[in-house]
Amino acid sequence: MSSMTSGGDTRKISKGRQSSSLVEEDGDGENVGEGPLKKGPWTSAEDAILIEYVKKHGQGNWNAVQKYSGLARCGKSCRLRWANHLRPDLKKGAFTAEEESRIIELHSKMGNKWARMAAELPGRTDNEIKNYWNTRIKRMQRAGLPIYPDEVYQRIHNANQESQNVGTLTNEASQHDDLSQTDNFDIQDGEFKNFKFCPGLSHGPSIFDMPQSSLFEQSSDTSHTYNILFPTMHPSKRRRESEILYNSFDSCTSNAVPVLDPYGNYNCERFSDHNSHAALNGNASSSGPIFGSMKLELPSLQYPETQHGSWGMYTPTSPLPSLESVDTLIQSPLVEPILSDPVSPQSCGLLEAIVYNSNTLKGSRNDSLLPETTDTPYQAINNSILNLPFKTEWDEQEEPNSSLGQSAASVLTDYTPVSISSVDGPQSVETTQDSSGKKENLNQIEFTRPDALLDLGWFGNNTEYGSDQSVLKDALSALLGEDFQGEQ
DNA sequence: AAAGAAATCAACCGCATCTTC
DNA sequence: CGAAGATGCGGTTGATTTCTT
Repeated sequence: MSSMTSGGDTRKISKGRQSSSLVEEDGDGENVGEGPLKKGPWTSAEDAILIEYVKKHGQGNWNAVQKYSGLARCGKSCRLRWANHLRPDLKKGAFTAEEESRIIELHSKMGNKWARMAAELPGRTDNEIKNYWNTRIKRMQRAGLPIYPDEVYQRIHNANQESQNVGTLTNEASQHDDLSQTDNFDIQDGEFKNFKFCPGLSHGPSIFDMPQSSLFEQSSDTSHTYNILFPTMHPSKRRRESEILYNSFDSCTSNAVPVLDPYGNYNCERFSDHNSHAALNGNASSSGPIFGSMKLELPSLQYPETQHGSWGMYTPTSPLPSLESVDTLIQSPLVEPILSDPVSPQSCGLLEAIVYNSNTLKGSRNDSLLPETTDTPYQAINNSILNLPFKTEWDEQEEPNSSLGQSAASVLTDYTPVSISSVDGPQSVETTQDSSGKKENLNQIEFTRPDALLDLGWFGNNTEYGSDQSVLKDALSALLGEDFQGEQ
């Protein structure tokens, strides 16, 4: 994959980040002894010192390296260097095809859990895997190819169906840790045997190769419905590939569907008001406005941390999120990660529904945007593919009370689809009332756990999907009051 | 051949968690 | 039990190489 080598004497000495605050030596880099810690690329001499230290003292206690060896490196740097380059059990060189397919498999199950993935790939480091993945998705994105092979989607779908068959959702199930959850979708190693990673070669037709009618037909096949496709980006303007990737997942697992613009860019036509719904439409169009950056972060079930501290305006002291904006509400912390409920189909698409309804109510007077009747999200997707307006099922539900008797807050926490991960900094969760603020806010929603989206029971037999849409309606009613009721 | 873009990779940073005292 | 230190993790950055025009 790369002609560059890592570690050892073949390493490019001049490479690496420079530090203005700490000592950066040149040449031999024999920076040993007391004093400021060195940063930047490691030299062979430093490597030798570190190796010698590990031979003597073993791994660990990295902060003692400087003390015992005189190496002017911080413990973290020593650990990283050892783990990523000096460990004797490291594999060098490019990933093999088997490793690549394994990474894809693991990522489909774990998301960006690089360290855990590295544990499954002997001799490989989390950094390697991370770099590989980032490179890969960028490449796939550019090629307009799906990030995962069909097999992955199929396995997840199958596993999901199996889990649904096993039994009903229990609270215990929802409290499983992430590993047990991901096990629900465990993809047998052997099932990947047919998958060959072919850089630059799609495993299937690109969305750009297919007419919309084909998409429609494909959508009728549950095994392909969620074949997430990357947008083809205009080469001159690209957002981070991960943003696009996960926005794509977002869109494709919601009622929104990727539709190409005349430039072959990827948009979600459900939200024809792109400016207001950019966050949800997987807006990777280079021809359209690119709103504030959307950071990639995994909103996985694995990440309870996404529930804390990053949700900005919503505070636990408030029984309900602010009524000022549904946008705020959308960013409220989840009571539990969505994938803690791996078989909960009713979770699907509610976020999009909320956002959609919110935006419809708050700003849009364009009736053409109102959806037509759709019996299932499945059909919604089909309709969207055909660029037809549709109406979500909950729009028709008239039940005054949630069947679960939940408050709006609980509804919106329990039913928010896919944990929406934290955003960067407090500014990211600011919610403004003007349209631009709303737009930016939406853009800050992050979806980085494709399997989470894939596992929401969106695979055809999602019969429960519409049954609890009244819950959403209740929640919106509670939050928006008459405005919402008036728009019914 | 030159320039710019893209790819690659090592390393840093901040934060979370674990461990020790 | 809390503080401090150690460790681990994931995201990001920036230098260099490679590719493309």
